[in-house]
Amino acid sequence: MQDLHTEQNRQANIEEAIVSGVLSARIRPGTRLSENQLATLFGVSRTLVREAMMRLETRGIVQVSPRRGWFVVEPSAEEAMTVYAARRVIESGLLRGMRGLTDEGRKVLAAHLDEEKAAMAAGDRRRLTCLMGDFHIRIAELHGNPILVEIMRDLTARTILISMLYQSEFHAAQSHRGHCRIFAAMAKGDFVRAAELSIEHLDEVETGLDLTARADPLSDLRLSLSLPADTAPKTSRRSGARKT
Amino acid sequence: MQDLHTEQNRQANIEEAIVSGVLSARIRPGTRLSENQLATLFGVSRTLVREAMMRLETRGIVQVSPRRGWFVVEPSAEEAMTVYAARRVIESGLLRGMRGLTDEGRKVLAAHLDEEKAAMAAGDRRRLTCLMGDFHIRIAELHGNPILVEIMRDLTARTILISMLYQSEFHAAQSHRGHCRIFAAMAKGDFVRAAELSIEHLDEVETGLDLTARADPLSDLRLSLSLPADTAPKTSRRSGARKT
DNA sequence: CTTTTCCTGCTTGTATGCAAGATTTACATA
DNA sequence: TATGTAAATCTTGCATACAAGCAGGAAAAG
Repeated sequence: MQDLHTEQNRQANIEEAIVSGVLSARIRPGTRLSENQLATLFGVSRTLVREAMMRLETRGIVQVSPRRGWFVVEPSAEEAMTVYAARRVIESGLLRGMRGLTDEGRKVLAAHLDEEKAAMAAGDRRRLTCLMGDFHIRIAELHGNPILVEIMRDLTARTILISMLYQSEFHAAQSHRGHCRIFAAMAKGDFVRAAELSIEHLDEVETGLDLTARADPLSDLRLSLSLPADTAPKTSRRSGARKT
Repeated sequence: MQDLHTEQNRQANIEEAIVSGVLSARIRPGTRLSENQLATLFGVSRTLVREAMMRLETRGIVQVSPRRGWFVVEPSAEEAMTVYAARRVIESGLLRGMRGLTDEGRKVLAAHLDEEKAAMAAGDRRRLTCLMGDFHIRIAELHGNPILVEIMRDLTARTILISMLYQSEFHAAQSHRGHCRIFAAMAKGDFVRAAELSIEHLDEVETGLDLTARADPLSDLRLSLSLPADTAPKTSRRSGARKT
């Protein structure tokens, strides 16, 4: 996380630094990404920053508001559902298409689940968020298809942003149990069941979101001032949350 | 294809012009894409061209060879198999997850299959290539998930490049029959069957490829000189499908 | 005739400069 | 005090300039 600009492949480093920041829940949705600041931070000119932003934009992780700035995406409720739907399709297809589980793969998953348990015991929510996403990337890696791994990584990044926006309370235990069930089915070689479980799991997680929370961009402010939900004065300027 | 640079959104136009060129099989794999040429062609500076190339690179459609140039990707045999595997996962997941087929959807697909038949009758291979890919994009569109549509579009682009490299003879009739079978299952509401059929279909198409053809980049040359397959002198440079 | 070396032209890589729009601040005014 | 307006200050958008590396050919050497 420190020597990310090692004079070599600097643009790719900017890109990956931001992705990893999102994947580890260190960068919040709506965060402003100033070209100038990133440029000085990485010791390069705006050009390289710009190119990294372009790439991240096609990956659905950042967004540009013309002449205003670059921002980490803040998925709407609708987009959130789209992301989960896409994940259901891909992950169930992934699991159902699996032939078998190697010993190596079994070890990797078991170790991962242990990590989840440890993080849960430690109550490290950020680490948990990260791990919960990683589980699904691991499965894609097990499948051995680099294209699907890339797709899953980007979808996971968006999922984490979604959970930061809409997840009021963290049902970590429930998610962990879901992962364990999927792993158990895989270990038994029952990939059809594993696929079904993955769909159920994603449904559970999606249901756990409060997708009405951010529908009103003033909700946090209103909440923190304990105002009623209905009286919406025409306060002109936008609150902190960006939206295109 | 002509008024693609209408003074507005010029960078997106460059990107989409190239994607649509690939999707319609008008741009061959390995085609060189000179920043300067594209810049003058679209009446912009290299900067915008470059940004479009960056985006296309993350979409897996072009590739840069450092200080040598940008080229439309030439998927290796291994990459080709990866693309087909990814498509099997996504498309089967897509179909299996479908609830039902609207009358609208039924019409769209039926019309598409008619187009395929017409193109087959006319013997228009380029149009057929395009249509065969489009069928799968249509299915994704029917599912209504924009993320999956985007993914499928990019995978289809790569698939078309693959078929231009490795498809010695075009089993159009076979593919068409496959599409018809998938549609029939969907029309009956049997999406599980449709998913199975899509996997079979993709298997068939992949089997129809000659994935050893381009494994050796000199194969065409060797073949046309009727040299034995084994004596491989270390001639370095790529076979060079250049295009200006 | 073959091999090596150098040189010229062409490619991308990166930084920088300027223009144009958006936002905020300052300020005059009712 | 509230409010509308203008200027100052940010931001990105795009073009251009120059650096650096690769490729191919010409010329020199063997």
